[in-house]
Amino acid sequence: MSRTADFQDFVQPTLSGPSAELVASLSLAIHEHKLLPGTKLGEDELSDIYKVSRTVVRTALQALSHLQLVELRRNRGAFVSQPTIREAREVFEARALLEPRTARSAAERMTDSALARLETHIEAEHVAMDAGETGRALRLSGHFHIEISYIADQTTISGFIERLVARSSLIIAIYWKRQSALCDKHAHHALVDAFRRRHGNDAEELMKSHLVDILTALDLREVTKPAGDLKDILKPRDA
Amino acid sequence: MSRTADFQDFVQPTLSGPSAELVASLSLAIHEHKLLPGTKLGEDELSDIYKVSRTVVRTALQALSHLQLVELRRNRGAFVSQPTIREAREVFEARALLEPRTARSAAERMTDSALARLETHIEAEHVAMDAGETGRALRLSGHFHIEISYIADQTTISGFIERLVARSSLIIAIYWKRQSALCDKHAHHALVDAFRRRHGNDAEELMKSHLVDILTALDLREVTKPAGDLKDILKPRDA
DNA sequence: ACGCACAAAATTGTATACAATCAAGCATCG
DNA sequence: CGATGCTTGATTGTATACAATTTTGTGCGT
Repeated sequence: MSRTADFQDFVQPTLSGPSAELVASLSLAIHEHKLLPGTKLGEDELSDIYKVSRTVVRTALQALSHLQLVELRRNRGAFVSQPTIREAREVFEARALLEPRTARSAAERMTDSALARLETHIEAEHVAMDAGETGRALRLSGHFHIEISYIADQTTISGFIERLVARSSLIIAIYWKRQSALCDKHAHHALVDAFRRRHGNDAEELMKSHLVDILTALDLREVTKPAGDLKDILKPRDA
Repeated sequence: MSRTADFQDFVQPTLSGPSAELVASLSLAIHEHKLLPGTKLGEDELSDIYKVSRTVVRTALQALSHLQLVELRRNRGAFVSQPTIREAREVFEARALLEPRTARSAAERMTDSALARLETHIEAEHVAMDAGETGRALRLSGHFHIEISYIADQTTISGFIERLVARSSLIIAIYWKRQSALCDKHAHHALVDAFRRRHGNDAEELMKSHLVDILTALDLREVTKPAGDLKDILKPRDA
């Protein structure tokens, strides 16, 4: 499989060394919905698994908390974040603000090699989907948006989009409607098509509606899904 | 002076405890241009100053690095970030994308109390300016934008704007044109006026041009200002 | 005098020990 | 029998000790 760049290649390299690996590994697991929102990430536990000291575990957890993938509760530990319905809406409002313009910009700056990369990426997405690896497919699907932002060549905005895509993954894990059609594969194809034609307007509009599609495939009305610690949810929440 | 909320009240509370104080204190110093870009932040040094262990210093520095206020170089230490010219442009492109819309949204949701808060804020800005506390004035000036985003009530976008404003402070420290007029005080006043009239369009347009004004007050052509390593400059003295 | 190599000091990275805090279980009391 | 309070265990927060790396200083050789 032609490796189309994995997640850890893109996370802002604020860290290096062992903790970076941990961040990458945990990010991957979260993005592929192996670690579900609410899951507790105990320090000793991770320390044992990865054979590193708690120091580097803590460093990694702090990094993940700054990426908002993990929530740190003082004296209580680290948990995979559980975005609220409100946060979910906000994330997609932010994406609606950033990504269509970014897609336009990408279309205008599109190169042949970048185009090829996007096509390879979609291909990998389909392969994963057909192989039943929905987690991997989902991660690649999100990463497609990030790839686009890289082509737009705005590092700062890319960083924001990375965070939003990451958070979207958590949101999808919690609020995705079962009955909703799986990630419409044609949406990304249509985008690539607009890119191929270097048509900024189309790309912008397609991205806009694509985001709306994702949003409407979410069920943002009820709380439901405890996922991990229902205990915390049933108890009166500490301020 | 009626306290109009200080910086540390808004930093995303991913941390608590002693390290949070350190983050707040260092953020403040950076925002007020007391710590200039390039300054080295030694761990032992901070450890001595704040009378805490290196552990909490490191936690704080990591937090600051995730906010992009500080740059961590492995085995080398922590330095106040020095955004490049390219990064400077990107930051203001991102702001141009986010803030005008946010200002519109704020205008539409404006309440009397929020309006009063903004006016108080501007007043504090003027007081600081008149007292010659340019650092403090600058920080308040940046924080004005953040306050607006809070009124728009989009936490996620507010978080982005916080980061952008913080980075802007570093950019201004490096690239501000001396001869350029000091932060035009009327710009913020005009914005508040649009808010008072609940005029979304005006607010959006005013914000857009305000950002352009700031950008054009920067000198993004030359490298110059090393700020930290005067050693390199003093060395070639002997002839 | 200049440059390279080696050695010493300073600084950061990691591991571990200890303190503080929280959660749960047990015992006692109402 | 149920509830409250304490005690115990587990987990996180902080401090410190040690290892690795970089930087600085010195000395030798050319």
